[in-house]
Amino acid sequence: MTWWVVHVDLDQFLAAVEVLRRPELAGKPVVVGGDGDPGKRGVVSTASYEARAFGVHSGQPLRTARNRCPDCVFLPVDAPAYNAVSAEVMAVLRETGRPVEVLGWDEAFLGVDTEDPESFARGLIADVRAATRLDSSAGIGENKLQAKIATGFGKPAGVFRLTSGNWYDLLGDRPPDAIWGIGAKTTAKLAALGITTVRQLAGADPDRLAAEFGPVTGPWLVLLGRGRGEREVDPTPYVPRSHGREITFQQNLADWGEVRSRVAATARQVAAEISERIVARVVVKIRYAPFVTVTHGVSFSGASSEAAFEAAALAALEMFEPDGPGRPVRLLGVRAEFAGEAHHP
DNA sequence: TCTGGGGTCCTAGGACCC
DNA sequence: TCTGGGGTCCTAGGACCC
Repeated sequence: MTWWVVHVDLDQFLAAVEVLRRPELAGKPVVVGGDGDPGKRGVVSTASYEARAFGVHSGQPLRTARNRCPDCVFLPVDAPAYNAVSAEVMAVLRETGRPVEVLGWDEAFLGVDTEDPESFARGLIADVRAATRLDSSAGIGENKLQAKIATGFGKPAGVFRLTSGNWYDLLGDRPPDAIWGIGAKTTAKLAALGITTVRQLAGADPDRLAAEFGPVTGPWLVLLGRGRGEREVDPTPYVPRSHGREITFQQNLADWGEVRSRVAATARQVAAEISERIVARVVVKIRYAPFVTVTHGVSFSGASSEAAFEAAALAALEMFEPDGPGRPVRLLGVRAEFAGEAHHP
């Protein structure tokens, strides 16, 4: 028997959930993002395939999406609805009895010992569809990295196997950001070193990249280029390391007193949401116009009452005082970092 | 493309200690 | 006084992901 990692990813998840409960939207270009008003500040969370045909995609400002697709149907993000459907999907995956590692609302890894991972993957897709009427795709790999990237080749509603055997055929000539974990910044930095393809990254000297990216990240990038990754699927329940809230204002805040009262209110909300956890640190984030972000935090111990948490957030806000007041504030956030339970013993 | 909101993990630099 | 060399902890920022 051979150990395989299978990655399952629902197709256009948020849009698909919306179409399920509003069948009249089937076949229409649907965009889910922000509070559903494409005239406001916000970005696209998910665009249906019909909307993508207009050039609308995740992460795009809603106003841009509206310009590209004035006739798209714009809907607000309804997190409770997606949580509920996500739980159904994960329950279906767990019924296989295999380890399931949840990655987000609409993705999971499974580990399976089999000689026919395609049959297993097709079975998963069929089971998810039978239970939820949602389409998904699956990727098969020797590790999580390969499986995750394979799914992209399988979409929509397909299955694809990516292994060390076909890794370079499929990815060797692609830029480094084709790899999960490598983004635009790293790709640009690599290009400055003369590394513009996955094949070149795979052949790069780990010590040279260590000098550029740090002792852990440098060698890790080379391993990514070679398609190496974690093979173990971890089914233990997810324990958040932090919890926070942030708000982008429709109009920048100019009044520091207003900033202070919004920080206090947000802090109380966050405190109410984390009742049981032990908070080690409270961090306040301010994004000034135009898009300059600063954070300050304070250590936290003792009773995590809402009042104490609010006081800690306001103390962190005091650290902005030298240059904070007077600058227009675009976004504010408050985050609680939980006391760690020693990551790996 | 005037750039959300929820997170995670890594790095660099300073403080501090011996 | 022209000035060590580690180690560890804390903090802010950066990069990335969905």
